[in-house]
Amino acid sequence: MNKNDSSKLKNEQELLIADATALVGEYPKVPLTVDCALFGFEENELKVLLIRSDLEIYEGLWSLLGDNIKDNEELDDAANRILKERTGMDDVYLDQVRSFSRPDRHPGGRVITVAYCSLINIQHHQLKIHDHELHWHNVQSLTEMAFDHFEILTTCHKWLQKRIQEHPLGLNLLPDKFSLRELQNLYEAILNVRLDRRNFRKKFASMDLLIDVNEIEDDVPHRPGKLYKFNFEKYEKSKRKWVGIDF
Amino acid sequence: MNKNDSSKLKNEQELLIADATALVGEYPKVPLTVDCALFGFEENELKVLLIRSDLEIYEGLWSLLGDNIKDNEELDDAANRILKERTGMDDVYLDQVRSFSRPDRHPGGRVITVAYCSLINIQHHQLKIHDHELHWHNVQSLTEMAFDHFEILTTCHKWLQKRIQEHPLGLNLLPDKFSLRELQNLYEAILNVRLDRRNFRKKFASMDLLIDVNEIEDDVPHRPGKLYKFNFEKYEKSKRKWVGIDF
DNA sequence: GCAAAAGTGTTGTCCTTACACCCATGC
DNA sequence: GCATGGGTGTAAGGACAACACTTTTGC
Repeated sequence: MNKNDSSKLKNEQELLIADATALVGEYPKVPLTVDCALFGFEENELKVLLIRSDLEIYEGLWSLLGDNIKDNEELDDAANRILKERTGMDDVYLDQVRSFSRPDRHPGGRVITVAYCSLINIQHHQLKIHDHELHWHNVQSLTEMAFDHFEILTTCHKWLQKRIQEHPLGLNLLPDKFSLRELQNLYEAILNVRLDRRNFRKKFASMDLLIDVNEIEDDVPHRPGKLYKFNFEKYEKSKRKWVGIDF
Repeated sequence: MNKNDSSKLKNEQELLIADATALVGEYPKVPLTVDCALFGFEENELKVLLIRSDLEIYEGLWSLLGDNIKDNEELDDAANRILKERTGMDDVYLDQVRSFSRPDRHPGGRVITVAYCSLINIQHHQLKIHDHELHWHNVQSLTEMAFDHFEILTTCHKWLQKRIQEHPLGLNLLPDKFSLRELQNLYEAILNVRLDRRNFRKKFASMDLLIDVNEIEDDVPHRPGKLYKFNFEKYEKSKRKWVGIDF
């Protein structure tokens, strides 16, 4: 290919991109935000990180943490940014749940939001900004929130309930070392059920994904439990590939 | 409350909405589209409805069906509209999968898209517009597509594989009356596995969700199979509420 | 009568569930 | 020594995987 051919091709490519750019320029645009349900676990309760709504119309109501998405920012990056700004943490588990688009979901006009869910170890970080009464709120005790945030939170909670039965996500909410009791409390809090202690322990024992760190609990007013950490490596290697029908 | 109080309250409310509207007016806006992976089942193969990309830069490549979202249109409604425009069907199964936001996913600049997945009975409708070579394409034989549509399709396919193991979605792809062989072919096509015939039939028999319609296949060059329809009512009543840990 | 697919049962293994008692520690 | 939760085993039932032969139909 000679130089002329090559620059001709380059020109054609540029023209095609210009066409595409013109096309996109005509697309209608909408305000897009990201809202994060940041879950934590403390005092045997499932918590979510909330602020007071900054809209006067929702005075007194709680709101998830959210923000506009910035120019050329991926949705995942926006969610991570929000999380980092509020908790100082990155590299935590974060996943997109779904979008919410009811035209009247924001009193100021149409705003579409993409909900994210994240699992955070409350002990591992300090809340960065104490504005807007940022705090960990008990999930069970919420009934009303600003915008459609209660619906979003409910969706995220259900999503989490399903996920922790399929993946060991719960470990993101616990300290590095934890007792089987803590692990079971976590599952019971998220799933809102009571589980049989022996069967729960047997189940985890049979998976062989917990490593006994040869330490025991401290400062408990009863027989201390053994501490374990999770064998992430082994889990990664042995993720179950399930084929079956179950409904 | 007298009339003054009432109109005062109304004014205050309007002021708060005006505040919120002003706030939203400052939000950055992005072009937002919906892309649909419309799945069908024909000749024992999983198919997806595609068109040739209308962007010259992707000349020759296939594209999912998509469109801009309109003013005050919900995402679900946009997806249903696209489906209706192309297939003439509504009231079909449709679900949001997730959003795709890579800044370079559209050559014309930033466009965020929300992917939807739908399951369509190919026999029950006529394709509406034969522009852009609209056609049912074998899913397995695709490797490259316009935009990030191959990634979107792959995500939707995986999503479908998971869903049909948890819900009887596959029935949306089959005729009202179907044989167990057809049902098994469908599962094998979607999951891309071979299943044991006896165990498959036993599994469905034990669920007791199929109604024997006392008819048999027609026009087959071998012993005809019995036809069944699905007991949606019973399924709705008895959806399994699963609590367990499986990873 | 042959080709092609329908239809059907058993067995072993594994997983799940239900259930009760002793043990270690702090106070 | 008592209160509190830690730790453990077993038996029954149910689900799943592997496996082969007979039946019905069209041609």
